[in-house]
Amino acid sequence: MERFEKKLTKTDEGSMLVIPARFSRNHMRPVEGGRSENIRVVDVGGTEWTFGYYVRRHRNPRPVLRSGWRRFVLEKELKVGDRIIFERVDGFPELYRIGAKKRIHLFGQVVWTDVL
DNA sequence: AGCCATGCACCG
DNA sequence: CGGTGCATGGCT
Repeated sequence: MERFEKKLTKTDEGSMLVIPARFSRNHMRPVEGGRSENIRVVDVGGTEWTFGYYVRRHRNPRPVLRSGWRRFVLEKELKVGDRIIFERVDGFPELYRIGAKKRIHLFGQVVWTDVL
């Protein structure tokens, strides 16, 4: 799994992007629990973003993207049910690419459109 | 209000 | 039982 895709939940839209545990284990540098580390993410339009990669501690350890994530969501106008694709850029330890797709209704059909 | 850190609960 | 969605409480 070099990339993951997920439908945004309410948590993802409102506060933080929960990263699939397997992806973080396999493709992201381990971060000390409770510490936040910035990672660089480039979107499809070439814009570079910096997100705080944070690993929760204690009973529910889990990797999330937090600082900066909300701004991304607002800027792209992402909603629950939209999808994002997140993948690592080969050869760059802390560089990732992100793409978003929005659910829109067009002539009664559900259509997925890329967000730039 | 928004960010931060984590507790809780549910589901496969 | 691990993974993850959601809630909450403190702080600014």
